[in-house]
Amino acid sequence: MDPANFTQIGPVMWRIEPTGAMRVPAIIFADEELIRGMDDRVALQACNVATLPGIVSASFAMPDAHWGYGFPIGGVAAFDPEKGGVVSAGGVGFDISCGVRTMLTSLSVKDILPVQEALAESLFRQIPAGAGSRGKITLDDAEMEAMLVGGARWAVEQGWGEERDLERIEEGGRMEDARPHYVSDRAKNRQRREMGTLGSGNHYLEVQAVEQIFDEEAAAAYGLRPDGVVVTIHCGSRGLGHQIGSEFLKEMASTAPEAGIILPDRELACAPIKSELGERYLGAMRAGINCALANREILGDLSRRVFGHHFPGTRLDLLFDVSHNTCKPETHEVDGKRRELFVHRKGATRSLGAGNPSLPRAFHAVGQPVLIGGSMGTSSYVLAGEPTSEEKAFSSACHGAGRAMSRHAALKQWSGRQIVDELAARGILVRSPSDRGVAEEAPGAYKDVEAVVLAAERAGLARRVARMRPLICIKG
DNA sequence: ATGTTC
Repeated sequence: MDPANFTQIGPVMWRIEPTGAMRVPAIIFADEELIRGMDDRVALQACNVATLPGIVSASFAMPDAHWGYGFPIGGVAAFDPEKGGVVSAGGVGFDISCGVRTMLTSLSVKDILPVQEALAESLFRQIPAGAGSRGKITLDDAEMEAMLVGGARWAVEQGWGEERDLERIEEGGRMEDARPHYVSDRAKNRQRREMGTLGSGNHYLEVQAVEQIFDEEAAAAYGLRPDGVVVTIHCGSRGLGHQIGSEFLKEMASTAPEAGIILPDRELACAPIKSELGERYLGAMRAGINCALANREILGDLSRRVFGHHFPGTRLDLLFDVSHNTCKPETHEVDGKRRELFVHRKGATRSLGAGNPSLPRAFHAVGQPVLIGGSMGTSSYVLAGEPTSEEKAFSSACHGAGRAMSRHAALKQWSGRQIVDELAARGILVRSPSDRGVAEEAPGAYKDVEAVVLAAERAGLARRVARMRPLICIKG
């Protein structure tokens, strides 16, 4: 995109004034080079979101934003249910509650290196990865219902996790007001054997080394130390979330006209929050969130078992588990008034600053861990939420490096084998069932994660705490 | 993202 198309309103903040059907401005957080690297469709999609009924303040794009389905990935938008505000299936995305968790080990890099190869093989064997991957767990109807209501709490009750994990998961590990009876049988059937599986695309499990600390106080509060080893898992609600998204998108697209909603793009299909369809989607989507929370909890448990085998007595303590694709009711202050809004974050995370009452005690003084997944060959970051993120973007921040290149373009440029070999030469072991998937996820297909996190920091969304480099990557 | 076109 050409920065000349926008009004620069801060060092890393650009504004598009409302024109045509836009109800509010669009705001993009990025430096000039990130803007230049973004597809024109990022601004187009952010402007399309700004036309939706009941949108409050602005339609936002984070520094990692790229072209997505309807909403940009890296998009944030809040809607007021009392002002005709909508909920959009495309705005949440097909992978409902896709997210990241990072777990702390007491190990150092020198402990991993002698067993790196064996550990990679064990993780690859024990963590089902890839499209259509199935796990050892099969859920009957009653268990499905309990999982969709209970989320990670259900997983812990079943023995696939630890009680102490729950306070380190958004919503305490369980999204309230989930309505499994609004989830179709087809969605449930797709998920019956997919609990504890990684899936494909950008999903992964990584063993990472902490390489640099930027904020000593926050790093200490988070339990991150130089040369320490952490495990990060990125995945979502698998077939269930996808099926919910597909079904409601279709229904929302066909009923939007009768709800009086004019869609600039069919992919923005939505329904009023205060409507029968809106309520039904929200109930089903919350069940989808619980599926993702349970899935990540089980994957964490599988990881603990593998680490326990290689390093008897070692613990994996959950640092934090945060979702990237959600629509949640939240209280925000807008022009001095507190309002109950529904915030869509699509490829964006919550980023609560120090002092926020909904933070776990351990994070009260430093802010929420904001987990930034890089690409396979590059750094990942842990940031800390900044109080200024509230006024900037409804307490949100970026979620990853963000794609710079389409999957198709990446496939033309790289082979999976070549990427695996190149990374192995740099001490990064990649294991994946799909060469094609590895090529699509080539590090070169992503933006410069350093530039993305620096832009988020300069924008006052979150500040850098620690940088990690990958040692092992199990890629879906 | 996705039993990658029910």
